[in-house]
Amino acid sequence: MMTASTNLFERLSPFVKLSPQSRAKLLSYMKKEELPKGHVLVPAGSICTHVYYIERGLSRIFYMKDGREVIDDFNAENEFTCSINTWLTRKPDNRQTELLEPSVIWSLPYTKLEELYDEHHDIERLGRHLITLELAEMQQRLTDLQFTAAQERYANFIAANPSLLQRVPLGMISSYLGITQETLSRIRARG
Amino acid sequence: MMTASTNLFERLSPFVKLSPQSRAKLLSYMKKEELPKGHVLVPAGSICTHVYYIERGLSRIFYMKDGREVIDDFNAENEFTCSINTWLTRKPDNRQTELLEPSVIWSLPYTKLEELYDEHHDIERLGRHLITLELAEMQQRLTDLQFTAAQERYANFIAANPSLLQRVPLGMISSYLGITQETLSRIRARG
DNA sequence: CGTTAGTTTGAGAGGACTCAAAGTCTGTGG
DNA sequence: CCACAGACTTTGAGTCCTCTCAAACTAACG
Repeated sequence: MMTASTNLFERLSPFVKLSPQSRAKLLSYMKKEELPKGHVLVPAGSICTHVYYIERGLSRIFYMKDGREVIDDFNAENEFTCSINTWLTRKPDNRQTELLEPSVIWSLPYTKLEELYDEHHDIERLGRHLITLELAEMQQRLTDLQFTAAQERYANFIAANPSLLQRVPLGMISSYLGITQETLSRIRARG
Repeated sequence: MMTASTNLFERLSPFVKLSPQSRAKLLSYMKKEELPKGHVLVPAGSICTHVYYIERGLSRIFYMKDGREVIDDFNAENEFTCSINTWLTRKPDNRQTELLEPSVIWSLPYTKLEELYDEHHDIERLGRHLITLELAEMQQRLTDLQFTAAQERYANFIAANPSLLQRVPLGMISSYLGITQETLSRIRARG
């Protein structure tokens, strides 16, 4: 029973082992929902009010740039999702978070998390560690974008996320990789 | 008196107002040094043991990539410096942090910061906020690198850091901007 | 005044882009 | 079961930006 929350804490445990009280309080604030494909978790131009944990399904974070979609990130099972920028800065952001598949989502309101941060030092620490992880990943993406050829970026992406190749149209993958759909197509033709 | 520490807390205050006890404890662990140009704060391939606050001077963080220097960041007066990656992950990193000018540096050992995190919830919170800020900046750099033309990146850099144009050779600025020295030179010739 | 670090200029190549058009898949209604 | 619409993917042609390698110029300093 409670498989999802078990997964949640397993995912968090490498960083900080929460006290039973903290775990209980955190869980008590989280709400589980089944949501359809296309559901918008965080609309473009809004301030993110919840953070989401994906028990099952897939989401993407994207924004419009000169009339085209630019995909910042995909998130799948046992990952968190939300537009990290508006979440952290509490300012509106044009990134939109939405579901690419029917999903089972656990949500936690920002106001409740603030409360948890105040009351539970260990949860604040966990928050710090999670952001740290995010930062390290982003630094990796930055150097990848600068120095790794598009062909290799694609190969790495597929190796790291084999299932997404089936679950996501290529146009979205190319956008995530920072190249055009046409270029990705040619890369695949060569490879 | 204690101008630097005043500046330090002024810089931190937008994020978290530390209690007097936390401030005192934090300061008691920090050590001020005058260090010469070229001094290496964090050698390449090591694990960062201290974080540094620059009272006066200038540092850079860089690594070698295919026999060339790649500059990740500059840090000047009233900024922190250290290779964020090794600092956060506690793993060796090939980024080196060193001084580009004779500088006045305040250092804080990682072990002491851990202690401060444990004992003072408000310092842990401050740490979380500072990383958050770093993350937001890195996300901006990522989208800049992807969508902003080199010419505009240069213009923005100069607008944001006018003094660095005088203090840093152009080759380092081009490296920071993710372009070659030749390209930067041509951009300047056009502009 | 010569050496070295820093900067500019030149020529040519290659990767990725854009716009345009042609295939290919897939699910739904006839 | 087929045909077609709409979404997705590939292919083609031409352009532009930045890169590399090489060489010349400039400035600063002992």
